[in-house]
Amino acid sequence: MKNLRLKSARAAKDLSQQQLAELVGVSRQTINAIEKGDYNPTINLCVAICKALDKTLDELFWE
Amino acid sequence: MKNLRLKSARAAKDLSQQQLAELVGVSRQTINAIEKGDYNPTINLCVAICKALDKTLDELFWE
DNA sequence: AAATTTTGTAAAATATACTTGACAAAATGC
DNA sequence: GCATTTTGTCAAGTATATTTTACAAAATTT
Repeated sequence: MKNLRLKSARAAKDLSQQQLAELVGVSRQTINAIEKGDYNPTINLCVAICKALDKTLDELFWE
Repeated sequence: MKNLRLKSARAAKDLSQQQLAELVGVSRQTINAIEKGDYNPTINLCVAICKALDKTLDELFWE
């Protein structure tokens, strides 16, 4: 299951996967994999992504 | 920084670290380490813990 | 106070998150 | 149409999350 909320939040900030990756300090492939969905990122990374996109954990990663 | 909200939520359900560990399918040491705080669990584990304790990600893992 | 449960902690092994480099398809801009 | 950026994906390596075994301190129960 893709994470479309993440994809949408990133689009709302007009950021590429590459740019978001740099903001949170991971590789582009990691962001891609998280959006693709077949991935289980760490909570610290999720929090970093949320902060970069001005969202909370519940908004991006809760079901 | 300890995760006291997790410790508190677990106490509210009268569960030992062992019992919570069994509920979410990890070892007792993993739960202990998360409560202790020097740890970076995966989001799937965080979600499983939240569901076991009737809490959301923001309630237990957001700052 | 003795017995039992719970918690804190450590070291070695295993599973998996994440990186790096690379290449092609799709999308966007000129 | 061509050039550039963005995205999807793969394979091999590195870092770290999680397990297992184990032992002692602290708390709880009887």
